[in-house]
Amino acid sequence: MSRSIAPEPPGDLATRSPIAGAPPLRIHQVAELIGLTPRSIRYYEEMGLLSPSARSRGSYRLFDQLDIDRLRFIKGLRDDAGFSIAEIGRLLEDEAARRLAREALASTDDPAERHRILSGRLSSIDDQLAGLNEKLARLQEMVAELQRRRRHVLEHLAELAGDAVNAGDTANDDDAPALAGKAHAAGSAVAAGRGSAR
Amino acid sequence: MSRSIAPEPPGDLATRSPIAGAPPLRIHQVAELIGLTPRSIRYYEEMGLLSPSARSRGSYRLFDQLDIDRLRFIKGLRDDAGFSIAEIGRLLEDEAARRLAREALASTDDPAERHRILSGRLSSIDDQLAGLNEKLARLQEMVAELQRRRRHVLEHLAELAGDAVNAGDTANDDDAPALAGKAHAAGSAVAAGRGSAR
DNA sequence: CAAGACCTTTCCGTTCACGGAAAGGTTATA
DNA sequence: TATAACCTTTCCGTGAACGGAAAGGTCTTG
Repeated sequence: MSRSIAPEPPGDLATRSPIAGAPPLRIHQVAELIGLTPRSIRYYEEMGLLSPSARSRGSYRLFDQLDIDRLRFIKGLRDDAGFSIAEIGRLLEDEAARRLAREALASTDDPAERHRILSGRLSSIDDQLAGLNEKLARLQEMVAELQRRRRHVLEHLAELAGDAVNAGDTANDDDAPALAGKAHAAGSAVAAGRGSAR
Repeated sequence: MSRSIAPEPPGDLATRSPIAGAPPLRIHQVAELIGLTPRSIRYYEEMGLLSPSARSRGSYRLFDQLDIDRLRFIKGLRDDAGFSIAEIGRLLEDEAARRLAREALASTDDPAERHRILSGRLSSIDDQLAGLNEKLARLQEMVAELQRRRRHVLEHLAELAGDAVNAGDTANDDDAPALAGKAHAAGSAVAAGRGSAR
């Protein structure tokens, strides 16, 4: 990381400067900022998850704040929620569809039409919520299980500390149900580098 | 699905029957039961996520309840939490390590040793919790955002229903901040089949 | 204006997580 | 015992998500 973050952002502003809120960044800068590679960003664009935002005269990609937010969102969905790029694409499309619906809504007064549009948005949202809630529930279950064990271990430690002062024990075997079934000795093909996930 | 679920589980019980709690299943049966393919199950075994449990005389894989639980767990982690097979492998290894630690704990009375073991278990658990909680937080954030929007839409609908009886409106444009940045018209390379995820 | 650091597209390579065919063995049933 | 329906291993193929080199263009600084 770091080398000097490049000489200076190019003062191109060819297309139209966004009131100079912040100069647009080039792909490498964005990549470093967010924690992606330029290659990934180009790939996401190729897959339709981003629009080119803007290009300099020399056709360099230029990213504004909204592009960056969008990329952060994509990375979050990928890393934290484990969505595939295609799934993220669908989520973003649904997003866009709802945005369109919002505009359509603003341009009609017909109650029936308005109702139709709102119902569509509702079920789109509900679909996404259903999917997310499933993941969420599973994850919460796992966290709860781990927390139970954590408490269990802490109790043991407390008990141990008490014994140190006290002496005399009740050497009880312990329990704790396994998260998955059975233990197995295999494992190794997968054991390699703890550390960088993915 | 379904064709007759095969003639009958083979009454092999070569190695040792588990008190006949339930007859072990063959790979196809397990696959159908859990919603995996035989190929995936063999792959997971190859990657060290399962031990062969048992084999019939003809070297058919036989799966008992604990194997099935383990496979369910693996599938849950894969589908719901979005973990890679390697990550799941690591989780299961940590699991196994803690199991060993529990046994080691039962076989020593040395308080220092016991403390060392328990501390190890604790930090292993904490590591996993940290990772999971990160995912969890992100997911909760998304769910919360979607729920806010859902409420928003519901309010609109209620308002609409009110107007139907009432007539006379305040035609307010609406807001709602975007989940990700900007809208873009592209999208298509990714648009294909809503439905079967993965 | 020359150098250096970045950028572009194109294309081929790689890893993961399997899918699927081939060649052959096993098990329950008719 | 013969057949059907499983199973085995081995190996090659595939789609997703990039990595990386090649060949060339662009921007900024000295």
